[in-house]
Amino acid sequence: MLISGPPFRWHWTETGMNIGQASAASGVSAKMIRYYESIGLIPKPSRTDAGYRVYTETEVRTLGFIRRARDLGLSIERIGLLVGLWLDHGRSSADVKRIATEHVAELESRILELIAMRDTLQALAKSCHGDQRPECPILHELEGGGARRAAAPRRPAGPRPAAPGPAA
Amino acid sequence: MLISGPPFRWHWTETGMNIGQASAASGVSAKMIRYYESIGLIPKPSRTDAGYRVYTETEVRTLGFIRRARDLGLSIERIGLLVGLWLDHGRSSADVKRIATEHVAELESRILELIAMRDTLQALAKSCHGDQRPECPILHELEGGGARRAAAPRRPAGPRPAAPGPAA
DNA sequence: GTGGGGATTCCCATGATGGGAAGGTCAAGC
DNA sequence: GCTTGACCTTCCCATCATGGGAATCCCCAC
Repeated sequence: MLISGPPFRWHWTETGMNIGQASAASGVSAKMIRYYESIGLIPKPSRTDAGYRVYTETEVRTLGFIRRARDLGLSIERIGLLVGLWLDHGRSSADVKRIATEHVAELESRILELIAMRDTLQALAKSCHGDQRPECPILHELEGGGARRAAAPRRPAGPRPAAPGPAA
Repeated sequence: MLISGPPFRWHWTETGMNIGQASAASGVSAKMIRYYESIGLIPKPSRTDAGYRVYTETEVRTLGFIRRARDLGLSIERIGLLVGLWLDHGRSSADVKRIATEHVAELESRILELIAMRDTLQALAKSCHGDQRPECPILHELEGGGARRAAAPRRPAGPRPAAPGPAA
């Protein structure tokens, strides 16, 4: 790859970047840019004669907006709503705030679930000798030995946490 | 094939439940039981002449073990290891503890990520008027206006939180 | 004109789960 | 006996956001 970079071709006015440059500039992978286009989150960009996608500064800004929203763990669906409001100068900040608040609530419940799990497991691990002997309160609990604790009521498809990213 | 043996080999010991009963008894959906079997997490149960799966009390106990582990957010992979240790009476509790501790660490980092997201978004929402006016610090931040905050380095496929469950 | 990097599309995989179709089985009621 | 409905079977599809990779084409610097 390497951005040996066009020495000067783009004087920042109507840049006209290809997908690789738009990706580097926005922090959204080319794969994801195409995906966002396919699901209608972003409009179809113009193309060169050869079929290469061409992105304007404006479109790259939108991609940056989307990336930051993803970094806050917002779902694609909500991001779509936010982008719509962002572009709508007649919007009400109340609508934006409501979306954010809903997400905060979901993050909160997700956090509580995870904390409950962590606390339960941490307590069990703490009481486990962790030596060569086979006796282990962790296994005993999983066997059904302990009282039911952690683990919320099985969350409904949960509030996507964020972007999975590289490793998989 | 059914127990070719004497007319009543199973008097109540060796219950012999079908998948629906095993599901009800263990709290694991029939769909998941079949899935666990397909990926080798549990062994293939015996079948009736008609092809119905037949589960013994022992197998149902294993399913319960798996469900509780899932409730603690453990991945199928780790659960497989735990089941193996559980059945291995020569195990070292250290191995069990290590698995639990690794999971606690993953839960912890996940929690920190979510908290960072929540805090950022909560602060932004708080500073948003939430009225009819269009000005909104949330959108301003997403536009790239604010300093980079929350959102960890894009988690690597994260430590599955728990079981999605019913609603979806 | 050639080579290498980048673009294109298309398909597949992930993790853990559910939904549903098409067809076979069992048990209870008439 | 026969019907009915609940249950089982397998198989495929969808989720959510993302990456991997193949096959093919394009662009630009040499």
